Amino acid sequence: MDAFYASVELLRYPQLKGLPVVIGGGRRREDDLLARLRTERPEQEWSAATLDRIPVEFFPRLQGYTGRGVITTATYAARQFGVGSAMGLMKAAKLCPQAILLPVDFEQYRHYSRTFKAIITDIAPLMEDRGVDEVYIDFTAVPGGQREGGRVLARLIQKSIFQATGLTCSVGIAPNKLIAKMASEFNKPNGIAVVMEDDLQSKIWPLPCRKINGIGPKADAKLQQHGIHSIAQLAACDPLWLARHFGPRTGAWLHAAAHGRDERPLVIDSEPVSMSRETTFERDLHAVRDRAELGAIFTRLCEQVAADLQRKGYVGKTIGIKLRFDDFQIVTRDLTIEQPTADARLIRQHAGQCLKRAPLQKRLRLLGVRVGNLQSSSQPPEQAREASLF
DNA sequence: TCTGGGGTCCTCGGGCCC
DNA sequence: TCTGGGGCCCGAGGACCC
Repeated sequence: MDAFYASVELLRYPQLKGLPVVIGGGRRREDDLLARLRTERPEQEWSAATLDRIPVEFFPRLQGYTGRGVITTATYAARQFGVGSAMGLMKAAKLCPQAILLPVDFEQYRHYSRTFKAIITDIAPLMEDRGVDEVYIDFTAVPGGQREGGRVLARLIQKSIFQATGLTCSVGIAPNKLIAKMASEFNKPNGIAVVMEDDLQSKIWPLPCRKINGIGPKADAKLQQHGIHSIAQLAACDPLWLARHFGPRTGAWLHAAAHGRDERPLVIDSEPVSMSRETTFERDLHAVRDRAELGAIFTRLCEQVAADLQRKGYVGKTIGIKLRFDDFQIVTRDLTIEQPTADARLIRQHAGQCLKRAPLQKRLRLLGVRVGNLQSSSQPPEQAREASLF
């Protein structure tokens, strides 16, 4: 398989290119920015088409930010100051007060995400959806896909996406998904990078292990403890030693990944496994003293999950809860029921039973409700099997 | 000092059955 | 009857990803 990895950069204000920008905080709408512009700068017409005319000084700064939000993503200029994804905004405000703070607008992202994926499947139909801003593409059978090692196709995709959305797109091209994803990092943003099998030693091995998709902070720290910092060092490790320290599966995977081996096929249509809703409270709540408030939030979460399931046509058999306490300890409880459901009252009832099994001495910071073991509500697998038997 | 929300997958232990 | 092991499911927790 020849794999493409493409990801779009969601920052779509050309005037902010090269500036430190973080996206994060509460769930405000980007429309709020337009609303403010219309009030404060009424002399001009403001719409999604005129975003590039918003003066840089109009954007809010991170300085003086207070609250619980975290950074969803940050520009490279902002990362120079040490800020990055998942960092608390208050900490980021200390590191880089001059950074521009843009609201997270998931509705906007979903809109751009759909447009970007539609453009790609028009050009290359074999696409794996990897989230809001990422896809893998198998371009082996795309006419002209092999020209200049895939660069011609990559440029066509970038141009089409930019024309339709104004977004830039980074592309990595390689023999498999693992390397294609790493390649896409080489020339961000809006770059194209090709990594062939022969390039492994020169382009991949010098990178730190953390660059491998799947090695997170924990595995990286463990590798570092053993003096393994680069992918080259990981590749040189004895597979048996890796299996002993990381378990047989992870050990074998680490060894294969360091050698650029990845047999995973493209997953074109995948079904969801679970759906959940969770929320972090404005202030930590106590199970007894804030019982009424917690109960209302709990019910709302159940209703939201039920609505999500119904809208997307799923029912689920495993109902679960998630609690995060004030000390950040996470506890989950779940239970599997006989008949799959998408009914808010049933979900509330069974989630309530889970809650009774959880320790509730400490104050709560977050509450979540999850429904897993999903199946399509239109045609449950059990019925389908019966139908085929008779 | 602070650490979101929505997911997936893996591991491990316990219970149950053969 | 006892014991061990394997397979499977479930529940809990953890790592990781975007």
